[in-house]
Amino acid sequence: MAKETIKPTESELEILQILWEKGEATVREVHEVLSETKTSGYTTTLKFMQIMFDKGLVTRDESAKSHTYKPAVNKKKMQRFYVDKMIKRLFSGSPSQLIIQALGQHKATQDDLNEIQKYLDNLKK
Amino acid sequence: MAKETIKPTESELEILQILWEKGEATVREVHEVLSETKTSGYTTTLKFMQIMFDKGLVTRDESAKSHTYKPAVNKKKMQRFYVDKMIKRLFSGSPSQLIIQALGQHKATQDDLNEIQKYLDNLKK
DNA sequence: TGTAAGATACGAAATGTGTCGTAGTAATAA
DNA sequence: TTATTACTACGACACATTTCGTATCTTACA
Repeated sequence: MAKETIKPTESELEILQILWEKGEATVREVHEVLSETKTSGYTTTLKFMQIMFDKGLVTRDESAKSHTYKPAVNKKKMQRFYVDKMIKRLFSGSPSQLIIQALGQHKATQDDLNEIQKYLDNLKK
Repeated sequence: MAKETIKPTESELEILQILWEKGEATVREVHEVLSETKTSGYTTTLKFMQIMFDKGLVTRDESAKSHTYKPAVNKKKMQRFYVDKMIKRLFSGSPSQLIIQALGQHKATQDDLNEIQKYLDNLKK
């Protein structure tokens, strides 16, 4: 039987986000970033990352005193997974609705709009 | 103290989706739909909907023997909430990235593309 | 060398989520 | 009127998630 779809929890996603951003990081570094928005302690962050290691969500280099963690799951793949789920659960299965909602909800820069336009032109033919 | 952001669980969202679709429904009807994709029993669905009632996610009409439930939260509001969260957690805060991802991930119909185009034109000026 | 600072490992409590069994109740049919 | 059926209510279990506290281990340096 093939491996299950790995479904990170909310907190795990938060940490993955940081790791994707930085490429790699120690627990301390991750905790530093989390501290900006959360109040939970250092050992909590540590525990999360240990669990993520057990689950195979991250890899780590144990050669130094403080371990260095890297993401082990593909960001694109996660994006696809959650975008799919969201479309199914909240947009009655219609991708366009999600797109229109996202367009309306945030102000994109001119550059952003142009890039989206380019993409759209491609799909149109 | 203002009211907390109501955050439905995965299963609750599934049920809300059905209620949004139908406008209102009995537990039996909701369970019927869920049965197409899940195997859990009737009382499980019942319990969920009772909890959702307690949480204020739905209202219900108890006048008849089987109660009739209606969604009590706004679909648009939920969409906004989750789209925001997803952009933050998975797209480094960039709405455009989400949009491009969604565009690439699904094949939209010509009509869909036109509608998106219209929206885009609006934003561009 | 031995002590303090800073890491990891791990157990365990508190809370959240999904699942059901069973008891009780109200309408229905024979 | 009694037996069956189709609900609701509710307690409780299993498991997942979040959160710490504490024990233990390194390493740098006074």
